[in-house]
Order: sequence, then C-alpha cells, then structure tokens
Amino acid sequence: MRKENSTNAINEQFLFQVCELNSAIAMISGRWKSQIVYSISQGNNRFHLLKKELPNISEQVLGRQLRELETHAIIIKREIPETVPSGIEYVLTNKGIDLVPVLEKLCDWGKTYADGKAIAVCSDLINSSR
Amino acid sequence: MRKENSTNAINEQFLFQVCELNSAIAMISGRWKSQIVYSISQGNNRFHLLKKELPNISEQVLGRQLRELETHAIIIKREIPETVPSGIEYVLTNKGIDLVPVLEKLCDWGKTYADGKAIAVCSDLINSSR
DNA sequence: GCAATAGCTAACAAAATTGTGAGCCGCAAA
DNA sequence: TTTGCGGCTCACAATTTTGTTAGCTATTGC
Repeated sequence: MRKENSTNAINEQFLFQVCELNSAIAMISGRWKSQIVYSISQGNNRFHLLKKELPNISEQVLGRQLRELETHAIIIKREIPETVPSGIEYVLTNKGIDLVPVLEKLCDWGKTYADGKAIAVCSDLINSSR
Repeated sequence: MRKENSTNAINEQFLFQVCELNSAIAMISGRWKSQIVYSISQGNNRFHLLKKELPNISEQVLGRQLRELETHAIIIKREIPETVPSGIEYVLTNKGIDLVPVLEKLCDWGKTYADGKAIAVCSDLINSSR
C-alpha cells in the first residue's frame, strides 16, 4: 500500500472515518493475510512452517504479509530464546487473538452459503412481482 | 476481478479451497463494499440514497460494487411495485442479512483496537527477552 | 569447502482494483 | 423543450496489489 493523496487513498481514509469496520476489513483483506493469522493461531508460527502450509506463496510475499500484519499490530515477531541458530517466531498480540473468533464467524458464514445454497431474500419478497 | 489462469487467480482459488474464510473475505473486501451492505441494512437501499451516504463514490463505482454484491448473492435488485417512475431498491438476501452481525463484530474489533491502544502479546511474553 | 535450512529483502513486472469522462434511457415538472 | 432526477453502463487511465528474479546472512551437517 504505497499511498499518496490519490483519490483512492482519500476514499480509503474517508471510509476509515465513516466506520472502523472499513479499517478492520482493510487490515484483514489482502491475499494470504487472514489465512496466515489463522495458521499462526493454530501453531504454525514460524516462517518455514507457514511456507509449508501455503505451498504456493513466495518467500517475498510471505515476508511482506507478515510485515504488514506486524504493522497493524496483529502479530509480533520474536526471537526464540536459547535456540542456537536463533529462531524467529510470530506471536499473535491480544488484538490478533481477538481477531481469530471473528475470522471463525466469517468462515462459518462462508460455509453456510457456500456454492449457492439457500440464497433467498427475506421470505415474502421472492414470490412477489417478477 | 477479470480472472485468468494467472498465478494470482490460481492462488486465490487455492485459498478458497483451504478455507471458506478466504472466499468470505474476498466477497466483503473491496472498496465501499461492506459499507454498502451496512448502509443497505440501515435502510439506504436505493441508488441515490447510497450516493448521498457515500459522497465521494462515483456512480460507475457504486453500480459496479452493487453488481458484485448481487453476483455474490448478498443483495438482490428489485423493482419497487406501483411507483410511477419505477424505482429500484436493493434488498439483502438471507446471506446478506446473516453477514451484518459478522460485520458488526469486525467493527467492534476495529473499535477496540483503534489508534494503537492496548496492543500487547499474550501477557507474559512482553516482559521477557529483549 | 559445499550444500542445506531458516529467514529474510530490494527492485521490478504482471495483474487486479479503483476512479474518470462521457453518455444513455424514462419520466416529470417548469 | 429543456432541466433534472433516478439509474445506470462503457472504455479507458491511474493506482495498488500480487508475484518473480535475484540476492543476502548465519548456522549446521557432510
């Protein structure tokens, strides 16, 4: 996100002010990002573990997304103490931890309406008019 | 989203298969989109009402986002019966209605951690190591 | 020494999203 | 009959996101 004062950036800011919903979505959208958060919450909290989980991701992209998640204070990068080749792990902040159940809600919603099952307008509306 | 079999599109598909979470996020991310859903749920269910609510949006963009929301079966477009200049309204489907509380959860999460307040790793982790 | 593992990053290219300019239809009021 | 509202859409340009190529440090194992 290399901003400027383009219309795009201005509109983004506008939405951020309308409701935190928009900044929340900005933080979790982006390819791989929420999947990374979820994977970390499941224990895949090291660079190489994430790489294994997401076989198609390139290291550059993974590093970039991790940095962004760190910027948004969803995760924190830590050296694992007392490891000789000095490992790095990613830990969810409390912000990140609170995000997980919300992601699960989103996931449930996605599952419920996967494919195209059971889509309808609010009952009475379907069988009226055209 | 004019897909192809670009790496980008392939990775998107990969994530969709990993978890519905990713398809859910793909449906609600995108500038204005979730704000539109929320606005419709609040009663701003006509083109011109949405335009008023979102002063910076261009009509082209609004129309496009509405179309995408329709494609994802989150909203449905209906003619309002018995109106003489034949008005159009947008109605949330049950899928859309179920989405609203999830958006509210996201919003709450965003509010809780707005600015940079109270970010910390899981208690004990802060005051250890470097 | 040489390869492998872990953990990255910069610079660039490709693809996707977002915004702009212009225009179109039907209807109604002035 | 011209203006204005409501409701859009197309083609194109600007911006942003995503992916690629190449590299770099440090340590372990052979």
